[in-house]
Amino acid sequence: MNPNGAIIVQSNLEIMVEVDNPNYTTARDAIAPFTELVKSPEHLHTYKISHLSLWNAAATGLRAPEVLERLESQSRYPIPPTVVTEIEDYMARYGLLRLKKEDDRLLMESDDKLMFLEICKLKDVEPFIIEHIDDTHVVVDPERRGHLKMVLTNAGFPVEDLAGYTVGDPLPIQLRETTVSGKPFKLRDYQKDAAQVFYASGSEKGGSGVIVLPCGSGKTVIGLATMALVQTKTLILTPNISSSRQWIREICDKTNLTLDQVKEYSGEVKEIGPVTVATYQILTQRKRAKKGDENKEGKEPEMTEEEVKKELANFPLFSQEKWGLMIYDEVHLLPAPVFRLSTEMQATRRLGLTATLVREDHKETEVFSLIGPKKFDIPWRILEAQGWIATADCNEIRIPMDPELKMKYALAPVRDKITLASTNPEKTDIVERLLKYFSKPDDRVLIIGQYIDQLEALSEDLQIPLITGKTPNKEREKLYGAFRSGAQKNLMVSKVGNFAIDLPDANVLIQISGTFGSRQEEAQRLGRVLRPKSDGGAAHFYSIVTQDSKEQEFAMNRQLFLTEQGYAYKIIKRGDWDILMRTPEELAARA
DNA sequence: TACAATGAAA
DNA sequence: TACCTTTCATTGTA
Repeated sequence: MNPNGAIIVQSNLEIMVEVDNPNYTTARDAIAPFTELVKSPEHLHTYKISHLSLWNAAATGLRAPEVLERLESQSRYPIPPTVVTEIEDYMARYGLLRLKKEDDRLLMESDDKLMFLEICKLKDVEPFIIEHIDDTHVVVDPERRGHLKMVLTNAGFPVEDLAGYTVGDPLPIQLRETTVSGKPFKLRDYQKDAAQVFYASGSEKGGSGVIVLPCGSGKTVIGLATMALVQTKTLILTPNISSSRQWIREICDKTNLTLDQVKEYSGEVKEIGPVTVATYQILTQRKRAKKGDENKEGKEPEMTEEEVKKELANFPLFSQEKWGLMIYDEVHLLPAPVFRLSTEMQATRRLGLTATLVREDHKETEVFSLIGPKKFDIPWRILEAQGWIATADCNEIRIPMDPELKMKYALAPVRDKITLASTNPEKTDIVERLLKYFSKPDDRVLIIGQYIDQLEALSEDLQIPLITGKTPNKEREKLYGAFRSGAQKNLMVSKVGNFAIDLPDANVLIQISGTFGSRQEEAQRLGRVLRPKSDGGAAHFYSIVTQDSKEQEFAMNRQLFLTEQGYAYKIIKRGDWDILMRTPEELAARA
């Protein structure tokens, strides 16, 4: 207990954190590894301890006594006994059950006889058991390893998978010390650590899992480092073709592999090599097409496990090469059907890479069971302190509705309210002020929004070019070029900004509207401006929302992830604008 | 054979 | 919540 502590632990497993407390930062950093942020209004943030957050923490090596010690040292009041029990109980469950391979049989074992018996009797678990050996060992169906892991996690008893992997075909891979493009190349310490943790954990600790790192921190490089450790034929899955090509470029640039060994498998090109980069879509597409062929009449949405397996065996991507490692890029975007495939791929080592484990579809459990637990993460602010990503300030500008809009808003059906609030025309004025404020020669401002109409209108008003999904590639490249060179200092983008990896860096990002509470979107967007600036300058992020509207609620949810990473949102209301929005010249004149 | 245009799905 | 973008396969066109 600590009378000056910043946190209060409640018996429903929620933790309140006082933002204005001098110990706020210490407290937040202490609890972040085993909690999730659920609410972050101005003064009091709410975190939650969930089963999954405890298990993920346990998987990174954190133990219950230390978790309790951290809570104890930051907490204003005694920790409720139920919370202590819950933490001890659930953290102990990770590793209680283990999967092992013995003489080609898949064994499930535990040291706790009673608990083991109870688990084996569970209705969902029983069908997987082939043979009882003794009180602490059973033989389970090796063909359904993934399925079993899912069931166990859902039942509250995650199993630690120590059954190892089928060895893929070997492939010698070395990282270069000088890239093909002639630059010196060396792994950063955290990149080396991340790859090591993943690989070393391969020997005794499962060897599959997820590495969580911010955008722009070199996740691809960690993938390469892992490949160099595992030395095997590798299948890399990415969310779109341009990141596929980015991977191929990086591999050829930074390893000894050459273009004839690294192939793309997508809707456009279907080639397979010792290292193959494929899109998630191509996997789901394949399934659907086949499914349609097989039963044209009666609809049968779920394929049986045998069918999935047969599918896989006939799929060139899996029949032609023996993969020893699969890398899931941006694992938070993994489409649901690919989980089914991953269920069948439990014998292959799997590495997930992501900037945020949060999925808006609540499939975190699937990622945990089927790809693996979190193996490594590092808070954004630490990379910021080490200079690997730019420092950033996040601001939320709240603007009122004019009376006319207020009336319209009040009368509109619920589902139109968010659009009305998001497209509040008063936003134009704020954007204009911000643009004036950030008009130094080195400033590059990106404006990003969700509604094409709104963007088009603003683009017209302020005479700023706009890139949307239907902008042809030629045009895009031209605009990117102008933006990079400084001929065009401001640029507007629609949702393409979330995906386009070739979008040049900027130091200011203005968000005029965003998706319903998508945390990962906000994180992705901030990532746009986080590349370190050559002059060491800070990045600025402004989110403009309409005050007292649904949009404000959504904005709050969007901000959760970044708040969790230690970014404080400054809230700017009318009245503060005049001070904050003056041009640098005006400010200088005042001083 | 290569390519646009189109539509469905996520 | 509704909207937007992307991907892939199919069909049509040169």
